[in-house]
Amino acid sequence: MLRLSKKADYALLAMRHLAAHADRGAMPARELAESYDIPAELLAKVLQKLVRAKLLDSHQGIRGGYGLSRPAASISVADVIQAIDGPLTVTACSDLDHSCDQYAKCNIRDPLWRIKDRIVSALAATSVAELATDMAAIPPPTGITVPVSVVRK
Amino acid sequence: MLRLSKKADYALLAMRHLAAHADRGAMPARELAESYDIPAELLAKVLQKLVRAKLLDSHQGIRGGYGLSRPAASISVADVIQAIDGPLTVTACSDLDHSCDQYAKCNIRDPLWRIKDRIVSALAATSVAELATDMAAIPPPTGITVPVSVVRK
DNA sequence: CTTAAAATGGACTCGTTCGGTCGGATATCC
DNA sequence: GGATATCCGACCGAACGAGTCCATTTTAAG
Repeated sequence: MLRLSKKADYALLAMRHLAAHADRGAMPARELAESYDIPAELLAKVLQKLVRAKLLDSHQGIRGGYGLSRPAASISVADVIQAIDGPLTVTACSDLDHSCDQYAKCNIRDPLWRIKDRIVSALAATSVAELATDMAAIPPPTGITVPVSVVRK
Repeated sequence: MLRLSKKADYALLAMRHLAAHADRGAMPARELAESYDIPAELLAKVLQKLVRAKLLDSHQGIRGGYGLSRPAASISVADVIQAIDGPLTVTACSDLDHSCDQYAKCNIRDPLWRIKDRIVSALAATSVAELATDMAAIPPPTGITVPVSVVRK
């Protein structure tokens, strides 16, 4: 299914929200959670991970909260997902981790890794800023949508 | 983490194997399972799904087994994965299925769906035949260029 | 200085899903 | 008719993800 985790969803939602309301100061987790009906405690954990990944700045205390650590345009969807779920892997094994019963006899590793790289590219090509502005496509110059063409930046 | 299921792995392994040995006749599940140390019963179920998805032909009886239903070049990795895990979705919700607590307030749906389409394209761009020949890059079909470099390491 | 509002962090529960198993039915060839 | 296959549904157990609870620390406000 290749579905992304709910935590990653929440992270993207939050990042988008913070990007859209960057003008206002720090935004508390509570407020974020209420905006999207997300369990506050859980969102808090997600936000903490984003802080540790340097994507957010936090500031505690009575009027504390979270804010983007850098311009939304410089943060990609891939950054956010990897901050939450760790390095993005399509296969159980990776360059480093050979822990898979079939590793020795596996012959589809390389092509799958290439596919993984293309997925990462797709995720890296969309920035949080684009999530915020959204509202329908940035139309791909050529008419057709098929290939993974990345023209941006 | 966007990892694909083990069943999907097994399916791809099997498809590749069948593509590589298409010359020989029907290949029993048992033989396939032993080749890759996959639990036979489990692989059997995977193969059955592939049959139902019309990607394989099966033939029971004493010299029965499985074989590709059409040329390996015409079967994509996306076909195989979707046959096993169902329609590929990155988000909990889809065009049809709005079952997600945040659906109403969700504002990242559209961009994520676009990303999903690009992932599907990436999976659709690789055929089972390419898995079988593999051994480093197959130059992308004429015209379209794969944008982001896959060169690494 | 006190207090309240916030982030931080760990440990824990709970439910679902996934990987895997079992048993039996059906088809085909010798 | 028997051996070897696919086929199919039901089942189980462990792992993982989502969510909860609680205790601590930090910081601004009053």
